[in-house]
Amino acid sequence: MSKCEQCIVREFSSLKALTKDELLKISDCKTTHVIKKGDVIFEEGENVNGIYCIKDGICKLTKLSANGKDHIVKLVSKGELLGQRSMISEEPVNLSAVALEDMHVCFIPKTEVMGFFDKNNQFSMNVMKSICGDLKDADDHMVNIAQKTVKERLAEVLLYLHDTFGKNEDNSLKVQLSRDELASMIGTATESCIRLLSDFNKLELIELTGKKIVLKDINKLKKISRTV
Amino acid sequence: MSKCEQCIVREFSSLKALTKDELLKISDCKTTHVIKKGDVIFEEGENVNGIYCIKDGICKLTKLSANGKDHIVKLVSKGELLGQRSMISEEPVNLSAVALEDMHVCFIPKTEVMGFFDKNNQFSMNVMKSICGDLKDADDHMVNIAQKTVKERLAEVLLYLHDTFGKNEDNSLKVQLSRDELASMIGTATESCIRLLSDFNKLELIELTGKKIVLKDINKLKKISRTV
DNA sequence: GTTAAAAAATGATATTTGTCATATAAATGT
DNA sequence: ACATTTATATGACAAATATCATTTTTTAAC
Repeated sequence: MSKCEQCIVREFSSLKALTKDELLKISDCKTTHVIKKGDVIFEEGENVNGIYCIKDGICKLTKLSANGKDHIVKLVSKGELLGQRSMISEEPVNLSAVALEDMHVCFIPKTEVMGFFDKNNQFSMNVMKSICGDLKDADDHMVNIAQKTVKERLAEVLLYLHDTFGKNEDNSLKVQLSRDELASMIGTATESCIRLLSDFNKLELIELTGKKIVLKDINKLKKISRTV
Repeated sequence: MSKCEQCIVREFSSLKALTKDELLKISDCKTTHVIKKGDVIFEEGENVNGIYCIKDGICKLTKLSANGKDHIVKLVSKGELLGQRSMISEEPVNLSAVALEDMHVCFIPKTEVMGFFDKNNQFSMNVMKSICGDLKDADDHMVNIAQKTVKERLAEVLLYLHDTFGKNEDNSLKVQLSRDELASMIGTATESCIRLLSDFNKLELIELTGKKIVLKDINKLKKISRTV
């Protein structure tokens, strides 16, 4: 069993506040999981009795909407924790988590984590800050969807993917989403998303090669997205 | 100076976890404010060095979007706290707060509140839970805006206002928003909002008398909103 | 490798929503 | 009480976006 104490990923999450002793306790009770691309980590409505720490890979958090379509609320990657909100609220998870690539995750049972809240104030503060960050992002996101056009949102999402997850050697975006997934991040119909990508391609703002997307004119994309 | 210990409103917020001693400390350092309808409590980007406890009245939390329009993110009323996220994140507030009616609020300085996080775990948990609730609401809201039509969203907001803030003796919604504000809750143009209200009126789902709105057919509104 | 299935792309069209112009009504200040 | 501003309402039209149909391309299965 791998030791949490030696896990670098921990440094990026709220867990960085834990002491050596606390980490040893986690090492003992955590379970490690290999998750294949497309696999479901948990599903909306489930009781997830603990949190997942992402060691490697990226997943999407989705929510089923009234019309039966999934909406991607957030992408989560290495170093981040899943299931914090649900654990604190003592409610089922409100989002589903699905792997976008092969992942390594560790599961830490609720009982263990809740103990840290009492004893380790820095840990509590870290968790609070991370949830506060999510809340701020959600507010921003909400206003974007409400007030920006689909084109603006597409440009913004492309820039977000670029800035957050980086690019491969061939300059293409590291996170490869299907058109359908891209559409469900933006909140639009798949066809509309495809059409706009084609437009961006023709305008030489991006370059499409199969599923690969290369951002060719970041400044113009920024202008379109009105991020600047 | 009014005493926090005797304030009923406290029972509805995270502050209910505070001890008598802690409440006495707050009573000493808090400031009370009367806020007129339309007054700004704080503005996006400001440093609010503490939290506001709403004793009476309702306010809107808005965020300026890229196109210069305000979007109403949330309505907040009696018993709720303002400025928690900002305080915990140690960042300026990301939303503006504007009174929708005359309000009474108390301001508790950050220095005081932060002390409670260390010493009173129940208080910390309450704050966390309340922020987690906000996050869940924000996710729901986001997906609604992304996937529902304006008509569905209008029906939903009307029902929300009805269920959350109740009605007057004449059955009209207690919270009176302008068409403009209603539109900015829904994320649509004012004219579109007005038009749909007229439609609902003609279909006898609601009754419009000046600014007053009476919900006449809640079941049909629920069907339209796809809340059921 | 061939076939079946899924994803992406595109056209045609319908629907929704926004914008601009203008009219009417209500609120406000003097 | 009047004028002035502001909010509400409505029509006409334009733009954005969704939907449906169809084709092409890619991926996966055998």
